[in-house]
Order: sequence, then structure tokens, then C-alpha cells
Amino acid sequence: MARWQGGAAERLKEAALGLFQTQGYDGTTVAEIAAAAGVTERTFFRHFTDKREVLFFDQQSFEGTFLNALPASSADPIAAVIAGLGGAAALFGEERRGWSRARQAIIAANPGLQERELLKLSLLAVSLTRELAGRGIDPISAALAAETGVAVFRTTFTTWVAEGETRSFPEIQDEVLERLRALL
Amino acid sequence: MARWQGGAAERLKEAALGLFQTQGYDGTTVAEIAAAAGVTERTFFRHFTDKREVLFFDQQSFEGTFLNALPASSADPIAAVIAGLGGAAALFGEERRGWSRARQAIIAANPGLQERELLKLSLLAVSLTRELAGRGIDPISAALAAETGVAVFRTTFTTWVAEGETRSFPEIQDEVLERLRALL
DNA sequence: GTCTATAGTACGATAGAC
DNA sequence: GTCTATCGTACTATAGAC
Repeated sequence: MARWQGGAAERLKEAALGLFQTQGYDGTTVAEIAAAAGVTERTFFRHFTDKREVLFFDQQSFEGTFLNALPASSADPIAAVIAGLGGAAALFGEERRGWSRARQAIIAANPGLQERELLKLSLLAVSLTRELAGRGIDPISAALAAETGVAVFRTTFTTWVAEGETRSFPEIQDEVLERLRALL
Repeated sequence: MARWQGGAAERLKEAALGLFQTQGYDGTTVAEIAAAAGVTERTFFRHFTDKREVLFFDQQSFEGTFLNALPASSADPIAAVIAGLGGAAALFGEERRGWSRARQAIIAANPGLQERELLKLSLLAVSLTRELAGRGIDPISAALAAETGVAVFRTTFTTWVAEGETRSFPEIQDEVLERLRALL
């Protein structure tokens, strides 16, 4: 039996999602996930710093999707952040909605996983803030613009994965932005 | 020696903060905190669901401070949320700044504690959203208004506890709101 | 109040890829 | 040979079960 099959991280992610769906998050041990993926517990922790992390995107590529879509320069920080949100739509195509729903159901049932998700979004806001500040925006305005952008993203995503929702990610995002404009 | 000295939760909180400052969060065990407060480990977990919780406000009173300051009715959800923020200033008087700074330094050094703080603020946003939705605001607008309000609070608090900052909480909050208006 | 399962860490050894 | 992914084991602290 090959000790080296490659793609261990991917196998672990798939195995974890399946086990969490049938047994629940708390009802599944790291040892079980590892066994289902054909590796040992020790290997699981080489790929993921902790059990929760197996359910999340790599933070670097996640943030990069938003940062790369930021316009090179802009006087209006809110407009810049909203442009960045456009890049995120690429991550949430129709073919991923099912997977996202399954994942979200697991997270919604577990406060610890919600905490991790919030941390990831908060780190994104910090990166956006830093990027805007580097363009000469004052720190408070930069932070407010970044948080607003993340709020739009969070609201869009939540709606997109809601049961029965059929509109595409960009369609929902447009509506959320419409509501934001109406609020202000 | 009295077996029942009362205020166990308070003693545990004080003991925890002191130990975290001198030994770090990870370097301090629940057993040490309990011993310093004159109780057993078991008692610690009777008062706090987990180790992190010892550093945080009771969520109900924290949320209540904002919800009670919400105006009874308002056509403008953003204005309503901002009114709610006014109530929060009561929690952050000058006499608490030192304690808040010490606490914040510990949280800033530990991702797990940041996660917990984010969860608390997220739960606050959920409560604000529900309150607004109960007043007939559509769910998306309510969520955006609530998130905006929490962003203002977070930004204000972060500035208030920054090293060298001397302005009062309401003064900083006014400036943050000023920046928000300028952004929109 | 006692007991125990499991997450997560530390250090070390081994084996395939190049 | 080097580099990197895997595995072995012993250990502590949290947190929940009894």
C-alpha cells in the first residue's frame, strides 16, 4: 500500500464534510476523519492546524480574490471595496451552491465553527483596511469602508445559501447593494 | 475559613486577568485560576462555559445596553442603530479604560480570544437585526443597518483603547460617525 | 466531586521523491 | 545526498459525562 497517494488535504476535507453530515461535527473525531482519508491523526494536524480548519478555504487565496479585484486607485473607498466584492462572485458559482449549503448547515449548528468563520471574515476586513490605508485613506474611514464591504458580502452569501434561493450570487449582491444605497 | 465567600465569578475574573497578564493566556491553566480564586476547577466551569468566557461580559446585559437605547420606532434603521450606540457609552467610562486596555492586550495576542469577541459582536448584530425586522424593516436592510452599527462600535472601541488615546468614548464615537457620514 | 475522552503539542523516526 | 510527507508515541489541558 502506497504511503504516498497525494492530495491528502483534499481527501481529508471531503471525508470530514461527509462524516460531519452523517454524525455531526461534535460526534466526529479527528481520528475518524483521518481513517476515512487513509492517513493517521498525526497527518491531519500536519495539514490543518485544528479540527475546525478542515471546513474552510485557504485564507490567502480567499483574501487574494478580493484584493486582486480592488481598483488600483480610487478616491471613494466604499466604491473600491464594492469593486473588490465583484471578484468574489467567481468563488460562488452555481456548481458550488450545493457544497456551500452543506457546509453552511454544519457551521450554523456549531458556535465554534461560527467563531472561525467570523475570524476569517475579520481577517479579510483587516487586509482590506490595510490596503485602503496604504492608498492614503485615513484609518477610520478605511476600517469603516472595509467593514461595510464585508457586511455586504456576508449578507449576500447568507441569502445565496438560504434554502429555496435560486438567484445567482451576483444577482443577490446587486440587490444587497441596492438596499445599502437606499439606507444611506 | 469560610467555604462560601461569595462573588466567586468576580474573583475568578480578577484572578484570570492577573494571571493572563503575567503568564500569558496559554501559559495559564484553569486549575491555576481556580486556585488563585480559592475554588476548584469544577467551580470554574460552573461559572464559565469555557476558559475564554472568563474574559467577557455577560452577553445578555451587554446586548441589553444597546437594545434598551433603541428608539421605540423609527423609519430610518441606521438612525435607530446609531441611537442604540449611545447607550453603549455607559459601559465605557474613563474608570474602565485601564481595565479594558489590559483585557484588550490579552485578546489581541490570542486568535482564539479574538474569535470569541467576534462571536459576541455577531450575536449583538443578530439581536439588532431581529429587533429592526420586528419593526417592519425588510431583513436585508435590517442586517445591513445592524452590521453598520456594530462596525461603528467596533471602530470606536478599538480607538478608545489604543495606547495614548485620551478622548472619551462619546467623543471618539462622534468622530467615527462623522467619518461614516463623509463616506456615504 | 471524580473520571475520562479528545483536541492539540512536542519530539522523533521513517520513507518516498528528486 | 536533500527535501518533504508520513507515521509513532507520549503527554497536557480542556471540557463534558457520570
